[in-house]
Amino acid sequence: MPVTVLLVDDEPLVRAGLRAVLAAQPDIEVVGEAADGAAVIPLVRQLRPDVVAMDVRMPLMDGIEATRAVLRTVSDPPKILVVTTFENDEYVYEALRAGADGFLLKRARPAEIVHAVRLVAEGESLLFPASVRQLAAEYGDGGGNPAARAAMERAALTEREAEVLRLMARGLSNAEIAGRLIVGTETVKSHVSAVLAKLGARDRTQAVIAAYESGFVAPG
Amino acid sequence: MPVTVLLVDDEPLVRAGLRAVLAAQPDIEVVGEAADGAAVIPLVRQLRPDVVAMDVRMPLMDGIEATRAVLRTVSDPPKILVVTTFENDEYVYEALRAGADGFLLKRARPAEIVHAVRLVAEGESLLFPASVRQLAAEYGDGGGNPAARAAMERAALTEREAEVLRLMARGLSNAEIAGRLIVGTETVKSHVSAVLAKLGARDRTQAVIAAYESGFVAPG
DNA sequence: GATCGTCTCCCCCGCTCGGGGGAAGCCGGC
DNA sequence: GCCGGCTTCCCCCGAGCGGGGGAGACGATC
Repeated sequence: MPVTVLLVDDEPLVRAGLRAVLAAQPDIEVVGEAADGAAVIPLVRQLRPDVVAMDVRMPLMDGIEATRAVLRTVSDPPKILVVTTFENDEYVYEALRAGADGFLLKRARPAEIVHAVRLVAEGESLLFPASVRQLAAEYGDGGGNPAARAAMERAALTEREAEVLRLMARGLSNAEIAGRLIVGTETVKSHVSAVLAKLGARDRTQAVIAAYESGFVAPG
Repeated sequence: MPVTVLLVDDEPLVRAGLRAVLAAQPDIEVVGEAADGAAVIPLVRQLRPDVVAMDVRMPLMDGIEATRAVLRTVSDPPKILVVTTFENDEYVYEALRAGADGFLLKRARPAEIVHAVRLVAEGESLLFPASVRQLAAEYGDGGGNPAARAAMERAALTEREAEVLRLMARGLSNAEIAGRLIVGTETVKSHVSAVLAKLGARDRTQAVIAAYESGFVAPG
């Protein structure tokens, strides 16, 4: 059973490009296209794709709104892979918070795009920097980890959140962090949740990975 | 209320040195000494120290046996800080598995020793490489992270365990790892538990930290 | 043959974690 | 004044995690 994909982008050229790249894979099938986020909901209901490759910037309804709408109104929703042109697109960050499962740069190589679709289809998040870097590492240079650093900057952690992340990256539990900062564990939980949301991490482990990958904490 | 410490080492000179270093701290009090592991149990019961600084190599009963004995027979047991001369002492690894809370090199600087005692007294583990490195980083050079690398080598992970750790370091959950390796989640749990035990990590986050700190996985 | 280590899977159980809410006080900008 | 961001804390709750056991299968080694 192939992975079914719905393409959502206002530029026909981009849709054609994605279709060409994805349809070349035997295990991936492009089941539909849409030119705007407003058309997504009915198409998702009708086609029930595994993955929606969604542009962030679109005329009527942008990718953020569309992501939110899909996740809110569709039961057993598809995975949302947000597609963007810019590495530092703040809309992407919004989309991640809205519940998107991954993001992908339009200038990514075909192999990267295919890989990203497969990964999110398998239920793994491509949100957090580590996965992005993983892709880059697996498919040749990629040029260091600008994406990781960008994601960390885009996160814009508050002072307290950064402090909490540093302690997380030392292996402390919430209770230990609370003791160290002389606050309640509930407070720490709030900060940890904020950090996870901002970094697009699913759990503290992914957050710590992101911290290492971005250079937020130094390894050696 | 100061942290109370019981010193256990067969060499009087080492005991004297530890006593001198620790007693100089206003918040640390050395409440007793023992020359062998065999004498530890009754002393712990009598003195109820917060921390036991325990040599690994001792004539009658070594630090591993003594650690096991204390943790098994004493209720609300003290923290065990294993003291050793060699970085690659395989006895240390045994002691960690026996339940020790941290290990410390005899050639550590006074400040490191004091810090280690305070940390384990606070309930934080000094088992895993990251904490060791943290100490080294906080108190001047330390020369990279030989301890972390040593700990990783000492761990002697099996091929499967190493594979699991690599996936953990990519942020995968047990279920995801199971899917990736085509095995059951229970199997993954077994491997994860083995990795945690061997690395002296409390949870997967600490294991991933150890992986980064030791160079087991590359950050940038 | 017996033993050991590895890999696989199973049980039960308690706890931490993380999401979902909300709410208060503070400060600074509009 | 009002509003928004940051920090602090609270509730409930489900799920994943990790520890404690055990157990069978396989291959290598003794």
